[in-house]
Amino acid sequence: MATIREIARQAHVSPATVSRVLNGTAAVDPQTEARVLKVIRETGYRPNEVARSLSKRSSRIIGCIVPTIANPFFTELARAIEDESFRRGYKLILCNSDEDPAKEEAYIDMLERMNADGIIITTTHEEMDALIQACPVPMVILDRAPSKETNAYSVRADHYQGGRLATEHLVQCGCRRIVMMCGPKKYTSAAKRLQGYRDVCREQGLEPREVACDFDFADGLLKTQQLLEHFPDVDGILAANDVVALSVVKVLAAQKIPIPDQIQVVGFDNIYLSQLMTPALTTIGQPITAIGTMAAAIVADLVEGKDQPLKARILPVELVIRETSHLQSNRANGKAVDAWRMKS
Amino acid sequence: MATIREIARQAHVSPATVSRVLNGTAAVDPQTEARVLKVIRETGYRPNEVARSLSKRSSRIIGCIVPTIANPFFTELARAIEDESFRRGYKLILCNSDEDPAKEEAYIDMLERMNADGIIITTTHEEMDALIQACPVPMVILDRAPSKETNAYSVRADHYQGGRLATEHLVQCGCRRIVMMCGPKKYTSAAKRLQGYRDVCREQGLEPREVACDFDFADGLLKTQQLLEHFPDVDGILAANDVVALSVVKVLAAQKIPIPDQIQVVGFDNIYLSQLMTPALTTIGQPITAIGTMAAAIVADLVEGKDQPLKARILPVELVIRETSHLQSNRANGKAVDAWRMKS
DNA sequence: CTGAAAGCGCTTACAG
DNA sequence: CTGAAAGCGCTTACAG
Repeated sequence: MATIREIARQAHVSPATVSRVLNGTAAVDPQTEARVLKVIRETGYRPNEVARSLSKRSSRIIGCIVPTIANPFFTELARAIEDESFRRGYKLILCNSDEDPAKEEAYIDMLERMNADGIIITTTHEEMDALIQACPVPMVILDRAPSKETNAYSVRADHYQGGRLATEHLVQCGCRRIVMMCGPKKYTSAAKRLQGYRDVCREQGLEPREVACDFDFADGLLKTQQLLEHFPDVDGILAANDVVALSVVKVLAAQKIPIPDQIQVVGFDNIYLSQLMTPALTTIGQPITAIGTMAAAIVADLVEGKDQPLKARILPVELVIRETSHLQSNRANGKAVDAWRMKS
Repeated sequence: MATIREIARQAHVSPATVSRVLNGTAAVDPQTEARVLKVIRETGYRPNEVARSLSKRSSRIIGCIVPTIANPFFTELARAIEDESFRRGYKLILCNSDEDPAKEEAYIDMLERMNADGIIITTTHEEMDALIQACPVPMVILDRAPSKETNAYSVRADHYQGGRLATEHLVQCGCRRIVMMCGPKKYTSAAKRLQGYRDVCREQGLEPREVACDFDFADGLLKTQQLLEHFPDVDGILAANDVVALSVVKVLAAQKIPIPDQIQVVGFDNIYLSQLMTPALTTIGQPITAIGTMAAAIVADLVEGKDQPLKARILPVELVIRETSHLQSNRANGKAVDAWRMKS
C-alpha cells in the first residue's frame, strides 16, 4: 500500500500538497492538482484512515451500545443508525452490553480510546450516569430519560402517550378488564407506559390490573400463564412489548382462547415481526427508524460543528390496528380493521 | 487525556519503559514497574488506541459485512461474531451491504484503510472474487463456497445434507407431493439444498416440484399463493428458509388450511423465531453460533500467528422437529413431537 | 500556491 | 534493565 509520501514523490510535490488535493483544505494550482490526481488514480492510492484519525483526533467512528441485537427492536434501531452513519461517512461500532454495567463500561472505555466521535447508548443503569457525565465524547441516550444535570443528548418516544393510546383503544374495543403486563420499572419506557395505563383506567373508572414482566419471550410465557390464573376474567392484555405479545399469543393459542374474540391483545414497539405474526399484532408503534436516524444525525452534526439546541427529543407514537383487537362496530363480523393507522 | 509522555515524566522514566510495562513486551525492573503502575492508576491513564494501531499496523478491528441484520439469521450470526470478538479483545465493525456490490466494495475499502485485522463477509456476488483475492487483510467467507483459487477462508453449513434431511423427514411424515421453495440459485446454500431435495426425490421415486423464491417475507407470501394454485394437491412444503416459512404459515392460516394435518412445513436455519411462532416450526438447524464464533476465531488466531491449515470448514446441520410436521406414528393423535432433535 | 517542519501518541529496533 | 531516536502515515500552522 502506497503512502502519501510516495504519491508526493511521483507527482513532484510535497506530501502537504497531496493532502490538500485529497481534502480540499486549501487552494492548489489546477495544473499541480491534475498531476497529483493522475498519480493517485494510477497507483490506486487510498489514504490510511488510522493515520488520519491520529492527526485529526477524530475517527469518524460512532459507537453504538445496545442490550442485544438479538432483540428485534434493537436490531431495527441499529440498522437505522448504521444507515444514517454510512450516509454521512461514519463507521458504526456495534456493541452488545447484555445490560451488564461492566460491559457497558468496557465498551465506553474502548470507544473513547478509539477517538470515537460519538456514542449512542441504551442503558438502564443509574450507575452509568457518572460515566456518561465524565465522557469526553458526545453521548446520545436512547429510549430513556437521562438524569437532569447531564450533558448528554436523548432521543426517545412518547411512552406515556403510548400507554394511554393502547389502553384507550382496548376500552373502545369493549374491554373492561384490562391487564397491563408492565416491563421492568427501571426502564423509563415501561414506567411511562404504566403511568398512561393507570391514568386512563382512572378516567374510565376501571380497576388497574398489573403484572410485572421482563421484556423477553421466556418471561412473557411465564407471566401470561400466571396472568390467566390471577385474572381469569381478563378481556384485554397490554403486552410489555411486541416480543412479549408473541408469547401471549402463543399461550392463548395453546389454551385455545380465541384472539380477539375472547381476549384482545396490544403490543408495544411495532417491530417488523408484529405484522408477520399470525394473527398480526395490534400495537403501539414507535418511530424506530426515526429514533436511530436522529441519534446518528446528532452525532454527525456535532462533529461538523452544527449547533444542537435541543438536548432531549421526544417523538410521537402511533396506534397500529391489526388482527388482535377489533373495534366494537367491527365486532359483528369478527373481521379486523386492516392496517388502519391513527397518528397520535 | 494524559499521554504516555506525561506518565513517563511523572514516573521519572522514558515513554519506552511505560510502553513496556503496559504491554509486557520486555522485562522491566520491578521497582520501576511499580512506580509506573502507580502513576497509571492515579492518573487513570488509558493508552490511545489509534496511536497504537498506527505504529503496530494492527487495529484489533474485525469487519463484518452481511446483507442486513434485519434478517434474523444474520442478526444471530453477527451476535455470535461480536461475542467471540469481544472475548478475544477485538472490536466489531458491522456493515449492512443490502447485497449491493458497490456497498460491499465501499465497506471493504473502508476496512482496509482502517487497518482491520480481518474481514468476515457474506456475499453472493461473483464479482467480489477479484476484490477478495486482492484484499491484503485475511478474509473469511460465510455461508458460501468461494471460488477455487482464492486465499480466503470459508465457514458454512452442510446445506446439501440439510436439503436431504428436510426432504427425507417429510417423506417419513407421509408426504408424497412435496414442493421445494428454492432460494436464489446464486446462493450456494440454496443450490445445495435444492440438490439434496432432488436427490432424495429421485431415490424415493417422487416427482420434484419447485418454486423459486427470494429469502424474504414478501416474496414468501407471493410464492406461497402461486404454489397453492400450481400444486393444489401439495402435502408438504420445504420453505426456502425460516422467514419464508413464516409467510407460508401465514398464507395457509389465512386460507384455513390446517398445519400439519393437510400440509406439513419445514423451514431452514432454525433462527430463534422459529420456536416462537405459532405453530412452532419444524426446521433444519444451522449451527449459527458455531459459524460466527469460528469465523471470528479464525481471524483472531491468524492475527496471533496461529496456523490455519483448513481453508474451508463445513459444519453439520440438524433436523429440529416441532409442530409443523408429524411423523406417521404420531399422526393419529395429531400431536407434534416435542423438540426431538436428531443430530445429522 | 507550496514546502519544510512539527506534531498526533504510540512502539520498537538499537545501543548501552 | 533503560533511554534516545526513528518511525507508523497522515495534517496543519508557519513562512515564503
